[in-house]
Amino acid sequence: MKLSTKTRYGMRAMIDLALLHEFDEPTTIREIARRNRIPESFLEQLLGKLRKEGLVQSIRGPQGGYILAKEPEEIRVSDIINSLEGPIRLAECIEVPLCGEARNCPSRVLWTRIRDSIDEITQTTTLKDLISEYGDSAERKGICND
Amino acid sequence: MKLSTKTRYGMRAMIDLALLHEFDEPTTIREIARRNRIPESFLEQLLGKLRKEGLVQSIRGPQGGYILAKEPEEIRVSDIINSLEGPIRLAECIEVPLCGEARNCPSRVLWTRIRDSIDEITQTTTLKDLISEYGDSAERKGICND
DNA sequence: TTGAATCTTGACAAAACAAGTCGGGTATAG
DNA sequence: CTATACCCGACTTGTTTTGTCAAGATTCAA
Repeated sequence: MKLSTKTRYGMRAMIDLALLHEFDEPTTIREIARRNRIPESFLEQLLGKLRKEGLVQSIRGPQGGYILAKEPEEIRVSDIINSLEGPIRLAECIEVPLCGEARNCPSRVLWTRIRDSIDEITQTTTLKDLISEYGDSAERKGICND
Repeated sequence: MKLSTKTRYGMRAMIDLALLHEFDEPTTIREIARRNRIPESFLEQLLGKLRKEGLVQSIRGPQGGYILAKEPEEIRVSDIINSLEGPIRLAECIEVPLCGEARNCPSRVLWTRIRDSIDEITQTTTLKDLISEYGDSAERKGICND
């Protein structure tokens, strides 16, 4: 069970935008891609999805780029994940029960419990939370792929 | 983010064995496969891994088959998942930090929190827990793929 | 008005992975 | 000895993920 790079890249890009949010001017795809070591044309796709979900706003033309469409505290991690890869579906039968009367089939209970605990975290954590825990951006040096 | 069928099938097979555990006689791959709608030769692979991790025991020859190698309360869900697809690695950098000084890189904190919460569940839930919550096996009728 | 910067879109390609199959082994009860 | 059952690794197939590309649309500024 692992995260797709879509999600990892997308989260990095969103955090990047959140850190720049106070300056209130757009950043280009190229810059985001360079800073976060994401292939430019791949990032393009991800930002497209994030825009369609209303999480980022794009500005075309020279001096254009992307900015967050809302305040960091209004963007939940679950919003980002949902935009990029749809809702988490650990197993079919949690979402679309085929099970008939076996309403407590043992594994289903388990998968549900796991999914709920993931949801709990992603739905209560916002971009704001992530960047404030992070501390001031002067510390931002190392190389991380996630 | 979804579970592989390896994990879903494997869990079903283990629950199956746990339900039969009281009878104390082996069940064949073929029977487990039929009862749980798992391709026989695929299940073979899974049971091989589970055996190598000491979760099930195999008995060769006629009247042979598989039984749990321990009591259901001694087998944790995390043991099963680990045998079948290795430890959960949401993101590289949680396990093998490359991040240098960026020790609190924002997404890493998040992924770690999610992983820990999954671990908490899988490490504290045993096969016993799953089958007792399940109630008596007379109710076991519906068709579920997970 | 023109051109450069920038986002937009969809089609495509390559690589990785998951799921499933198969054939030929080995052990063992009867 | 033979039928039953596990054992193991190689192989195939299909899907998903990851990434690339080219042509188009919008906007700023000279």
